[in-house]
Amino acid sequence: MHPRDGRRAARRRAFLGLWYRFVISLATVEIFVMRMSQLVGQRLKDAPRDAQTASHIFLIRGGYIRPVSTGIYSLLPLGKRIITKVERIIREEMDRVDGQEVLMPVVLPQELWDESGRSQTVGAELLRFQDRNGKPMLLGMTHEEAVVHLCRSEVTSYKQLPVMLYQLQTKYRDEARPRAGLIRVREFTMKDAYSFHATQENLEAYYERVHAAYERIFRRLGMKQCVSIQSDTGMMGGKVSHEFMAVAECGEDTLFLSPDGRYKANKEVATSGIRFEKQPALALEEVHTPEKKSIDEVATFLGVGPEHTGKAVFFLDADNKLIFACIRGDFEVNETKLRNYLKTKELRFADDERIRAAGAEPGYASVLSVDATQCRIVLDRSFAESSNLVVGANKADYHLKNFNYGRDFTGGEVVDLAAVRPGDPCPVSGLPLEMKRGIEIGNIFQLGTKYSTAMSCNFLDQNGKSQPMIMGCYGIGVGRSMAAVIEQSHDQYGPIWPMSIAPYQVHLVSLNPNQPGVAETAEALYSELRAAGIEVLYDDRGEKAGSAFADADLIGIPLRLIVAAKSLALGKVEFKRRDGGRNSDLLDRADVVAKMQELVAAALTDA
RNA sequence: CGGGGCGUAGCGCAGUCUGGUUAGCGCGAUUGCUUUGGGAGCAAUAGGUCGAGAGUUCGAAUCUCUCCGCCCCGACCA
Repeated sequence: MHPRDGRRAARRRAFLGLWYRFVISLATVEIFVMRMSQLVGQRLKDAPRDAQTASHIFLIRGGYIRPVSTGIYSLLPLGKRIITKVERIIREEMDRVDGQEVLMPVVLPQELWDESGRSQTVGAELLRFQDRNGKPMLLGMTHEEAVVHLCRSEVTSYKQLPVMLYQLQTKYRDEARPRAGLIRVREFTMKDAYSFHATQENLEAYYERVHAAYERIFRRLGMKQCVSIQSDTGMMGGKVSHEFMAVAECGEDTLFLSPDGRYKANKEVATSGIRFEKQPALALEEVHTPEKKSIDEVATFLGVGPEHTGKAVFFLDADNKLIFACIRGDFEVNETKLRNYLKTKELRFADDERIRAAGAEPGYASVLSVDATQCRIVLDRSFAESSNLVVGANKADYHLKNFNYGRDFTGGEVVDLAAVRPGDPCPVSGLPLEMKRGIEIGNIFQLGTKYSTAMSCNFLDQNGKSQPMIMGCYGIGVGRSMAAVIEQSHDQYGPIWPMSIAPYQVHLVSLNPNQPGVAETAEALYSELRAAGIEVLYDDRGEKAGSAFADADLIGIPLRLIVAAKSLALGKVEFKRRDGGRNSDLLDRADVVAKMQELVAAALTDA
């Protein structure tokens, strides 16, 4: 090689090194290095008996978190490092959509929640207490009131709008049933963001920007399958909302997805595109059906499919009013849809006395001859648009054949009440809907003026007129996101962290460090990697290979270097990827640092 | 809030039914020696108010009562 080429190559290597170091520094947290002999947080061979899901098991076994009380956890150093990286990504993306970070208190005076009315509407999930003077206080489970309190005095003119404030802050919800480690907890860190707008159009445009920011966040976190779906707005109020769901078996929500991705909805609001066809109506006929109460019993007894029957379901709403819901026998009533339609907070099954009081016979109930003044009748489309159904006769042991809505009964309200079933046609694509489970890791709401009106959060418009600000709110569960990544990215040995949030970038193992050259080489690599800006976890303990590898698998760092006498004799260092099974390569000792820089930078370029 | 289950060392468990020395075992921890490529061997050591309280009894981890905590299913849930 000509000396000039050698100098060029050297300059090129120097430039690349600087470049890698720059890229790596973009995603590097303050603490670069750690010796495993000093690391706090034991790895456990056995998971606690109560841990059942992958994320719960590995977060405990790997020494990332420790339980303190039901649904309340401490983060150990490894867990904290991951969380810090997750938060960093979230901050960057919030800043990119013009968010301004703030920090509001965890402890809030109840009077603020009295203003919004939520101290009345939210139940036991809100933890309330008194301070030493007996003043009612509460622990924030979300911060609409606090942010409105802030914004209504700081922002007063249309010239200041729109504005988005966000925070990463502890939330407390006195959950009835925490479960699955960090998936459902009482105390947790949430990124919550609130935007304020002068017009609905402005909110809607901004909402789309946040939606895109969320997609970037979850992609950068290494979430493999995360979908945004239409959702029920629940107690938050507002009209449009989306939930971001990490698809995972252990998820608490049920999702219906079109295979082509054009339709995604929570089971609570999902609709199907199923069509019903009217047949020529046959004559109504009473049949004796002794002791046949359930749909299955009646259908079997009469030799018809459940889709030729009508089902009657009775509920009592929050005002104790009787609701008579009718649906075709092969469907189930989706209580969330019914509750939303009725605009009631609560639905429970009605008892037989109430049903009889309305003139219906439990097990043989029908809309025919029922006392419509005693109940509200709601009919699913499947019931109203099908023909010749078997329905109850409102007397024990009798049913009616050939019921036809429109001919035999015309009252009631026809709406969509049906719970979607897997395989039902998609309302958009017509393809069979797939049912999946999902973990809700984020949500976004177009809130409107619910809080700004209630709490007088107004601005002066161009005409000097006072208007309530139009709000959006946007949440992400930080710890839950970390857990969801494990659910989607692990093997039988432990988590497989994406580079973007891995606790360290390179796991350096010194195997049999008492053999000649091993400890020296490992120590040298340790400081060289640090100098190259790489986050290294250095296993300097001299454990047996089996223990060292098992721990490394539980810690899940993407890149692993193994310094051992065998390979060192060849001038090599062994290199293994966490996601590469047990395969490994040998690198020339001299190339190791550059190679690690290159791989870390490549993994972070997209993140 | 309803149903079920469990509380014995940091983790996993035995012992409880049928009360009886000093409450055991594995992992983990400490020390020494031997080992060293997928959770090693030998030896020694430390670590427990048997969830708490009351009761029965000569004697309680074990029986009785009360309470507490934890887990699972359901209800509930931005």
